[in-house]
Amino acid sequence: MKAVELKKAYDPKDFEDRIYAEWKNNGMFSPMAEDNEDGEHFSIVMPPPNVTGILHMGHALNNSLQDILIRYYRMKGLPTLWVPGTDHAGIATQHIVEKQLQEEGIRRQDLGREKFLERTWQVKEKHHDIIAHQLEKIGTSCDWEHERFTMDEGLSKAVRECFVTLYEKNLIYKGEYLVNYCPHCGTALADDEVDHSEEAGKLYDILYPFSDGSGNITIATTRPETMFGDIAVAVNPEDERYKDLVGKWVNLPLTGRKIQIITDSFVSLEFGTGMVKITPAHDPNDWECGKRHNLEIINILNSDGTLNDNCPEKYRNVPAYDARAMVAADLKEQGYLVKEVDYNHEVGHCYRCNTIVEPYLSEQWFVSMKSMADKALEAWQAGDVKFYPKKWENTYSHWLTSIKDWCISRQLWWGHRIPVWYCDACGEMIVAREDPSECSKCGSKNIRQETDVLDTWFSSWLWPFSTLGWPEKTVDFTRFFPTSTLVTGYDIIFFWVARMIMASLEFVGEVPFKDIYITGLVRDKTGRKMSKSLGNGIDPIEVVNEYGSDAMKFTLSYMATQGQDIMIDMDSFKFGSRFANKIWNATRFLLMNMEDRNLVDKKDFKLNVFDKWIYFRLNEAARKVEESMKSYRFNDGASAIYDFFWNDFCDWYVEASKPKMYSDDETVKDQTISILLDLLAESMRLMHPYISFMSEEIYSKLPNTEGNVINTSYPEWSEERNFAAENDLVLNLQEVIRGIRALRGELQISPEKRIKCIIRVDISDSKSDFLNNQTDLLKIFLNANEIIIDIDKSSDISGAVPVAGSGFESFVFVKDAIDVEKEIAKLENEIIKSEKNLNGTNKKLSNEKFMNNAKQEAIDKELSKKAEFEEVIAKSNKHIALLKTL
RNA sequence: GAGGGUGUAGCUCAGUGGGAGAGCACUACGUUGACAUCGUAGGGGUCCCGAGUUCAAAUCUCGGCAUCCUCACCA
Repeated sequence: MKAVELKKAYDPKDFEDRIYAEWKNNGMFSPMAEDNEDGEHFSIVMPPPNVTGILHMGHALNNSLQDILIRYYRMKGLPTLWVPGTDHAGIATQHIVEKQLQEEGIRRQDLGREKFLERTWQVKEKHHDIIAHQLEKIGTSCDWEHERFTMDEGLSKAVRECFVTLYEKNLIYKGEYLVNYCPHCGTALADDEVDHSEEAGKLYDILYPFSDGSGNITIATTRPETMFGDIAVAVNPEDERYKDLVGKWVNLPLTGRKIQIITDSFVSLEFGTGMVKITPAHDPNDWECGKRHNLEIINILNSDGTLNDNCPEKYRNVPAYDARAMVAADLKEQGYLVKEVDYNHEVGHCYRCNTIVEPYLSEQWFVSMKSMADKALEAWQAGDVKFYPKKWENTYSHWLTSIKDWCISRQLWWGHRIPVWYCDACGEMIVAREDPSECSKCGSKNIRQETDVLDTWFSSWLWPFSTLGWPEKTVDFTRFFPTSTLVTGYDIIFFWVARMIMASLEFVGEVPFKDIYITGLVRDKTGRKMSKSLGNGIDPIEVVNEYGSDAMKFTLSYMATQGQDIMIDMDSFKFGSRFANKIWNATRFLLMNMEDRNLVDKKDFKLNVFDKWIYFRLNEAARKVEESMKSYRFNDGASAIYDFFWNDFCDWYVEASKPKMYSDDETVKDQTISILLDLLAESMRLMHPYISFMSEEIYSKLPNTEGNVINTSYPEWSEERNFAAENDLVLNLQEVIRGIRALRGELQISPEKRIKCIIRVDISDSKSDFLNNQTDLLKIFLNANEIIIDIDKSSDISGAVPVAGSGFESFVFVKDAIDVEKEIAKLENEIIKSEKNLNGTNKKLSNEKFMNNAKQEAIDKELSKKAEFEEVIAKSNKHIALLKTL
């Protein structure tokens, strides 16, 4: 073989893009063919990012984890499908386009709906390319052939099927309700699209004079401007203070309109004055109260959040917030404002633009959720869906238990237009799967479509099956639905996860995925959420540019412990990068030593103890990765790979192989490099899900591999490699070496100083035989010039410094550099520690209850501990005596 | 107001009913034929506090304290 030269330093830029293109262009992300369409499969639908958004670390995290799962199961040989895609993000995308228009000095209304949508599609295409490119940069091995967009033809058909079906089932209705309305976005929002946060405001006490001139009452409010919509004043029926006032009329200041005092039990006796102004059109509680008492409703807002013609002229067209100050000032001037105190209260904000949300009375479309929520709860109770970690099931069940109807109409243009038509001739409302050309009742052509569009989530809740072709019974749908696992963040458990389960049960009759892995949140080093407004985010693309996609994925997965948020900064990714560099260099070392070697056939490998040990460790690592995939403990898999490759393979096995690599015996050299390359190739397979690009790059350079690592088989635990006995032998050897190394370190013996060691073993057994055969290796690891394995304890140890171990003692000859006092103190310390331990152990062993109740295993363990502690104490005492003779 | 998470080394965090762990940082030594993005060794912890269960608790239970989050909100 010829040596292969690798660049001295790992540089992911050299190969990541190239390899991604190779994979993609060769269809390696597509599901493999199979005969049996109903066979076992593994599929994931990617949570669709906002098409006009930019990937943030949260996306990088959840796509990294999905990628690990997909690559693992792909290598396991399952037909594997990862569906990528984006959603149309109604509000956000419309914003972007409107902002562009604004810069050009036009409004969308000037353009008209059709032209506006054309333009929005162009914007969508441009942004789509950005986000798709970002997904490629971070290495996602999703099947681009299956990419979907929520407004694709097929998905739009699914949305319409869903809407019409729910309407037919009487689960969709239209009505005038008080909804959350964002004046900035100009649209209604669902309840969960409103974020509540504390806002500094004022609590105003205002006098409302009795109409008969007999005095005043005082009401308290935080929003005085809404008084133009007041229709009553309510007190608690139990409130003795106001019993006599019920039924009396008061005049509204500033307008003089008369309203009556009524009773309603929702009024708190303690808060404020115990008197509440009732404004049904502008407060949810008042709305409910108004319904109970059949009160008139006065809407005082325009759709842009300014006061309307129901208000006195001077306030008209003034934004509500500004009107508040005006009203307060006017009330004060006219003597109606008796008190004004600072008051912090929770105010709803639009989750897209953070504008204060107004309760706003309007005609909207709703989905009746109760029946679907019940089914979704039942499915969870039956164990059809499982959350990892389990704690999120509380969030899920709590939300479903207290669910409210879902407002799905949005006053936007970008989105799925509601498939409802109104006939201007006869007033008929037509809800149809196909666009009608005439009224189904009177035949008039004079029909017009509903102008509102649907909430974006109304399309994404169909994502797991609409992307696979539903409502058509496609091959993809039959093969890959239900999907296997959903990986997402906890912030969208209600928005999306619960709704997908509901939709799937409703339309397909089964859950859309079995396992739901909820990732932690990516935070900065101080624990704050990464957000645009704080400016503390890290751009995943910058991470990739600086450290590479492999380093990013490995770092994130190593930190992805279940239920924990991940705190990182840019430097955190050095961790993965260092590991990648280590792998790179180990490979580089092996490849440069291939020169003139002949590859030995694997079945002719003659394995020694060390070889068996490393195969055992590899075997265990494969088992750990398998367990971690099954339990979604990604960090366990990452640690297993890290520990195996660095601590076992590089630090011990490669080091132990060096003497053989430089041997004079060509056969030994061939055999040694062959096994090393075999281990290296298998390591690449082992780590491919976590370290994808480099493992592919290295795999392709190895002389003992064919094809790509991405679609080769994954290492599996096998009984044949379960060399537990050999593992024990090597662990023992490591202990011997570590003991002597520690002594070297403590005695400050310079690394180049070669030493003589005598190693006494207590009994003659396989361990001593093994040690006896490893003197060359011990010399290397210890930089010793003489190693004596002293089985019959006949060697002269005078003048040597002793090291105690379990089952052995080592004696190191270093006359020059010993601080006897220090050594003795160290041993005395050791004795104290061991005596303390021995004490504890003896206490347990002499405790009848322990002996009677403890598992035999625990008792045996205590017994062996006792022996070990006694041995250490005895040896240490002996060694102290020995040191004193020096 | 309701619910939940977290509290282990200086930092970021694993872990576990039975002898306290990793990475980073730190200290010492080292450029020995891949890797200084490295190697070898070392220091460093009442496992938040208190009680209970148990033969045994850092681990399980309860109660505090601290911190973070989610949901619901009273004008």
